[in-house]
Amino acid sequence: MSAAYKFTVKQTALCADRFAALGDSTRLSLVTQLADGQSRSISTLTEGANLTRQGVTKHLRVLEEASIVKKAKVGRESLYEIDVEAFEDLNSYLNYLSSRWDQTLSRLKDFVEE
Amino acid sequence: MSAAYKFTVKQTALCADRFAALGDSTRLSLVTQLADGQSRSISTLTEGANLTRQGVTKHLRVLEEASIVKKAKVGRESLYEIDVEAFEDLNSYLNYLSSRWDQTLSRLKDFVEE
DNA sequence: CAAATATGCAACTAATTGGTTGCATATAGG
DNA sequence: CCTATATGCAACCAATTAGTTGCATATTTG
Repeated sequence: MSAAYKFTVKQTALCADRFAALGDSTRLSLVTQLADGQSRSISTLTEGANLTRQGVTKHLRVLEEASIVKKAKVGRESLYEIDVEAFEDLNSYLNYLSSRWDQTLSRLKDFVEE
Repeated sequence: MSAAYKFTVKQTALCADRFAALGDSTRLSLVTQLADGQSRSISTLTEGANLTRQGVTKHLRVLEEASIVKKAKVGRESLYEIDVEAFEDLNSYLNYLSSRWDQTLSRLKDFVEE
């Protein structure tokens, strides 16, 4: 079953930032590319997208600030890769939300069955 | 285990819209309120928030267009409640992403162990 | 070292977003 | 019917965002 503890205001805000970071189709496809676990340079990630390198760079920074990806400078390249923890957080937030109405629904069901 | 099929571009865009809808702390707290499964009027939802009724109305519309909540007009009230399906979709998208690097990690692990 | 590659920084623009206010409309209740 | 309540519609504004271009810097590589 899913986590049933209450989320703090701060945690909620952090989750909102992460949702917002994923809430752009360019960024979501960047994340989807990186989701194979490998790291890629900005140039490589730019090839797949239909916008300039600077545009990709900006999106990557948004993802980095939301701790969804992390950057490692290697030589002249900036390699980006997924930060796994973020997804676990988002998952548990969604589970938290769904667990709440699941409880309500089962209470309603119990009530009807009495 | 989680879904391993590939998401289409259209599904990805829909998920991005939903993530974006959750990516605002005002909206996320509206959703969190509604997550107890009960429906609430705009006025009721406005009480908890620190912005005008019109502001809340706008946020609710964003959530409605992302199919995260649904509206039912009852008398003079507009009652909003959670649309459960959206969360299942988001969950499966996150699981899809995490399953991809899990596969990579286990491949790496196998490689190291050889 | 010189040329090519990879990136960073800054300024600028257009579009979107979050929020407001004012006014109109619809329903409930005495 | 009249008043209070609940909402809708529209215009407007400030801030943010997505994107660009131009130029500077750092790192390979021949």
